[in-house]
Amino acid sequence: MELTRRDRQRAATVAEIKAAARKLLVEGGASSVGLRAVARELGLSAPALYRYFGSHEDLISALIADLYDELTDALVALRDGDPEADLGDKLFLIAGGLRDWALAHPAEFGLLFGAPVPNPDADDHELTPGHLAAMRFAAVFKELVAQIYQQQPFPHPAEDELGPELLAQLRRKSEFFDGMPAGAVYLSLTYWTRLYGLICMEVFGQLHWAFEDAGAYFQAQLFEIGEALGLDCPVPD
Amino acid sequence: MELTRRDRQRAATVAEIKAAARKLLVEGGASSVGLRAVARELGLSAPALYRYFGSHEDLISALIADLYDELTDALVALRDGDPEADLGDKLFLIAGGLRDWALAHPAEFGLLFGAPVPNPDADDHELTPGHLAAMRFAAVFKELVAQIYQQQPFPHPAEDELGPELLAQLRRKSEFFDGMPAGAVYLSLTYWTRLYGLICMEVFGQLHWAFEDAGAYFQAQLFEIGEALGLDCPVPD
DNA sequence: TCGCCAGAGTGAACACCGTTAACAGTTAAC
DNA sequence: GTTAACTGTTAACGGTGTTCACTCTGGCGA
Repeated sequence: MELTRRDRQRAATVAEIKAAARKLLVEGGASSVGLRAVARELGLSAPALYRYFGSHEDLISALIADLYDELTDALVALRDGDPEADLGDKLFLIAGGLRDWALAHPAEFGLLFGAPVPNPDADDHELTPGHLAAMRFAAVFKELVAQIYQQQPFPHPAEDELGPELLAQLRRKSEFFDGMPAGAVYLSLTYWTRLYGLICMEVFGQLHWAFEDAGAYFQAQLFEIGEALGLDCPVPD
Repeated sequence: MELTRRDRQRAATVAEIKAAARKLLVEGGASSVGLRAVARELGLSAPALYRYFGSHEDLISALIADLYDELTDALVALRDGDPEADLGDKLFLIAGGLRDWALAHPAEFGLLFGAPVPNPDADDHELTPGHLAAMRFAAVFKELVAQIYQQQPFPHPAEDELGPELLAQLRRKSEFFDGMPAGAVYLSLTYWTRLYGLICMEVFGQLHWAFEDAGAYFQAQLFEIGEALGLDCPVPD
């Protein structure tokens, strides 16, 4: 018990600030969540927020981390919700869940996945909480794909089909994918790449010149990339 | 000859302004290209720019249109550069060219493709010059795919494999694709979706946790999606 | 219980931003 | 040659993130 009364008050205020920031984000997009606007939202002066966050960017980073955690929790709940579902069903579930969350929270999704990610391998790398939360999020998909492969290895390209340079980079990621062979890692990354690209395009409006409702297209694509992982069609509604 | 001296001066100034805006864009990202900063760049006061652009947003829109045109010109030059190349080669050429341009001009690419596109079907639709330039850009890919199909129709999903809702939306886009059948339209959109998503992910850094150099992965994916259009592997270097 | 100090909050100020208004000089047109 | 349009200016308004100096108060150790 090291939580003094003031610590609890402080934590509550931090939560209030992030809640206000999110409200502004939802209502007016990323550009609307300003330091002064947040302060105004809870009847404080702008400099007061500097007691809780070092800068405006820090506030946004904390909000991003929170949103990643919320999204991750939602997907985990979806994954563990139906005990009847097999691993393939679970993958379809969370893929659709990711799309649903993105469409239901476009502003939040834009904040998480729309902004360019600074290269952490560069010399100025500092692992923000947002990076860590993003890794927890990505791990949900990674673990599921790895489990699927472990349970029923899907056919994958042979190593000599991949080309030496690609092969070397895939091998380096093999242990991250629980020791899957390079060809299987390639298919896993293809799955993620296509799913991510598809959802980003839909949410960011890059698809509504072609589809007024991209849901059917999404399902078809999901089935396509699921097939590559040896999964059956889920529910062709 | 209705170009008075002042008209030419004015056009030159407009070009200067956009050049300065682009310089700032390249040097410091989208957030660095401000009205005052642009004015400072060419020794003007900020309100002077309002003689040439109605607002800051108008300036950005004009810059976007210019960049689309530049990109389109580059791809067209690539397409028409090698008279020996067949249509398939040309498609690989401009796909790689798009990636190269994106990697060489990440800030410009982010401005063109990173920002959410407002739905033009909504009631507040106003066709900006940027929209028109984007359509000219997209037409380069569309025409090439349509020509490829016309020359050598690639195998495509039958209509009953697509599902009724997806089929209806694809049919509506058939005439835009020079009367291609729905299944072929589906494959064309898949091509574009995957290419676009892939490049966005690489440029926006969403891929460098997996690949330090995504070039080999890009080539492999490009071959994959080219195969679906009945094309041979270009140059497996 | 007293004293003290860290924590929380304030208003003023700085430098920037997009934008508007009122004004002056130049240039083209009638 | 007069006039009107065009191009530019400075001043100002309201907005932003941020820092500084200041006050007040709650919780801790002596």
